[in-house]
Amino acid sequence: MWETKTDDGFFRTNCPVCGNKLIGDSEKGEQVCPSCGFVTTGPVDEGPEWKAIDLEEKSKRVRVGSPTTLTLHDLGLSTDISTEMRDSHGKYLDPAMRATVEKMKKWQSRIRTINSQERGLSIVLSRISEVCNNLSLPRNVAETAALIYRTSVKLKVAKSKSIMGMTAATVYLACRKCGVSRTLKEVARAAGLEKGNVAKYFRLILKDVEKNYIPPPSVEKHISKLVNLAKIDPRVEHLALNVSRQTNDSKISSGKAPAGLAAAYVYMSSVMLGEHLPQREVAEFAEVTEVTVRNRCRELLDNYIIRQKLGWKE
DNA sequence: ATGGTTTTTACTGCGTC
DNA sequence: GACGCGGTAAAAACCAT
Repeated sequence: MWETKTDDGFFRTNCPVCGNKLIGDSEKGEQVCPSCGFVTTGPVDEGPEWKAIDLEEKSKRVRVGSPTTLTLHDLGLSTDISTEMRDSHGKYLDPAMRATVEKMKKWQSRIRTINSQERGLSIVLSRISEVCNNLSLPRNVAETAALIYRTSVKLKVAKSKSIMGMTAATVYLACRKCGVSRTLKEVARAAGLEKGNVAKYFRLILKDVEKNYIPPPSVEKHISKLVNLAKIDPRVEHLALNVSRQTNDSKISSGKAPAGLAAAYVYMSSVMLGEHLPQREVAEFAEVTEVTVRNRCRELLDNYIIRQKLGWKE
């Protein structure tokens, strides 16, 4: 039972079999039902992972950015001035004091209108945090997403745009900027949106906010992610990365979905190392079809002679 | 909108356990 | 027979123009 997400893209908190609350094992990232033994692999510990064993983990560990959090819109401070014109002892205020208090109230209401803009900001920022948690993304991605959103507000790009659309698009862009491999599809799913919808907002932001092009995650990132997700032997990852570096030909990769290529490398490496994962499984985790995996494998074998000490057909 | 490219869907056949 | 694998044709999705 690998699939941990429900149809709407969120992780379960209750057992789908008997309905009891799942107990998390933060070490393995699994959740277990105490009464029926149902096991799922949802993210339990959202904190930073300090065991860096591959590319993705390494990039997650990068600590950059400002020390204060950008994902909170203010410090949570707000005070109201009473409508009753009395002082703290209950005595009525004299006319002069009354006038100054009136002035203060006026100012506060002006400030309040700024707060209503801020309120919109805070909603999106909390959504960003939610979506990042759903995707078990590191803190710096959420911070980056928050920064992107703040600047798009400043540039009036976020004006009258769907909250979730902007959220998903900023998170996706943040992933690309931080070098964390998450597909548009995955982000859209976590936000409960259609892929095409998110793409629209993403293009918008790319056009007006983040003008320099950020390349999508490399095949190597995809390999790392795939190995991580499917809990494959790190040796397979090592070999897959090796082979991919030696064959990263434009002939092989141009126009091809990097996830499919990554799946092919991982599959081939697993065969070479005697692990022999089923195509089906690799394809599933890479979110491509077996056909695509096969096609990439065939192209690789047509163009390269891939050898391994332990013996592999040529 | 369109046309070319890639991916998916659906199906078939083969060998093995 | 079920399973994993390899292939193909056609539909669907994607992308640049």
